[in-house]
Amino acid sequence: MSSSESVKSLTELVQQPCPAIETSKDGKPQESSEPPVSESQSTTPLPLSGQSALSIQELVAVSPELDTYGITKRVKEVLTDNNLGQRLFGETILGLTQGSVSDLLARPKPWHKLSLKGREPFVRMQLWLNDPNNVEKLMDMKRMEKKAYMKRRHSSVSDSQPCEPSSVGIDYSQGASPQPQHQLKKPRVVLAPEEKEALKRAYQQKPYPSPKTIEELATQLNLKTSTVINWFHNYRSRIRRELFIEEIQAGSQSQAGSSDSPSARSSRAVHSSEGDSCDGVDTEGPPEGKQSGLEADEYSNATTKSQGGQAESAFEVGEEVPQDARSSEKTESFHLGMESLEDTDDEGRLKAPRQSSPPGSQSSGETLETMPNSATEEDASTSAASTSVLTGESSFKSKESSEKMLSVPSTSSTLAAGSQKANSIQSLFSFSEAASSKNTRDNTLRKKKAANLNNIIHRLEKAASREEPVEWEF
DNA sequence: TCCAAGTCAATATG
DNA sequence: CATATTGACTTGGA
Repeated sequence: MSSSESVKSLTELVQQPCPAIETSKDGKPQESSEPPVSESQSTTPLPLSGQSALSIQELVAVSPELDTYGITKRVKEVLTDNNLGQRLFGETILGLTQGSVSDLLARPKPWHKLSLKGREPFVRMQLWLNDPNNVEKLMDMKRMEKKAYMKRRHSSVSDSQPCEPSSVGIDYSQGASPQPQHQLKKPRVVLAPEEKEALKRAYQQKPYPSPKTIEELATQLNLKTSTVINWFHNYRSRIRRELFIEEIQAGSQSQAGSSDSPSARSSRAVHSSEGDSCDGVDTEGPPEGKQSGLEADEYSNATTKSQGGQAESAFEVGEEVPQDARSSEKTESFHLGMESLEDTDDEGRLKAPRQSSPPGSQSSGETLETMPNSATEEDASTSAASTSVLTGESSFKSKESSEKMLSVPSTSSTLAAGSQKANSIQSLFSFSEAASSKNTRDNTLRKKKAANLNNIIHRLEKAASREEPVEWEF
């Protein structure tokens, strides 16, 4: 196998900020992203005759694999070093809102897992990094913005002519009638901590709940069905993302040093599936950990501790994940311990102080673990299902290995490769952070993996019914 | 239809 | 002020 690196030429493309032809179809006030200045002098390569420039999308299509993690890392550096905000950067360079930028920078997905659309921002970032005047331009924008802002408030002694007058004084005198006319603000649902906990618990038992289950959850939690559905979609996808970043970080530390030794072969064993912590290797068993009193872990949560029941509920995180066959039973109805909160009445404020353990209330404490089910009829046992689940195989696409080259620790910026045009992409992404990845093996990881496994299982089952040689890549 | 991926935009936090 | 989080919406695939 030889990996060819012919990508080089593409690189050059990536470096040119061409005036995009943007096909902005939306009528938003959106600005065209790139500033009109597309200098890009460079001695230009582009042997292509006639072609003017490629649109970003075309660029994305031909772009070689980029190191998303490295890119975001550099972007963050440049931004903070120069006091440039995400909002400005996002709106000006990427055409995204602040929240999206934050998310992207904090949790970049690996290139090969991104869709064409998802790659676009990374290509733009790379382009921006290659632009020698990037910072300067952004600074200018910032100044202009500020100026405009100042001017605005100055001119009008007391604010005025905002674009959107009106609609300010919301008189909600009689809140009862839902006026059909104007839709009000739409109050953005905010799930209470208990609700999230309950949902997470449900997720661990069933990442892909049936419509029926969803209904039940919605009813029990007193939420809209769509909210529950959305929550599951979001949660699944966010968990997946977490796994990606772990994958990236874990993968990066491989080589040490000096020798070039590109080999990576061993890696396969490592990150491949992982889904299993099986492997035996595992070391450290005892999860004690206990880092700080509170778990910050988002996506995991306490999880069930199974103490008693058979059912197998979810896997325990504390221990090694059983990799055998864990079946996903189909308990259709379980009920979380939330009854308490459904008092309804409309009132909704059940604020829960985090981790309060009011003496006496059965609810909270129990809620956490529990193996609910039972309760009423319906023996859940029923199906054992256990279809033999995969073995630990890991199918991986061998394909490109993506090994990074060693890196330069140089802190600063810029790389400037400036002078040379030689930049091959590789140089662009040159360093893959060597940064060290600490060990992240907390049980957090395990929990996530466990959840992911569940997810995988679900997909496998689904696929099983349709026979298809799917290529999974967990 | 369901799902995943990408975003937005309101809110939370710092 | 900035950045981080997150419910909901949009798109595109099957």
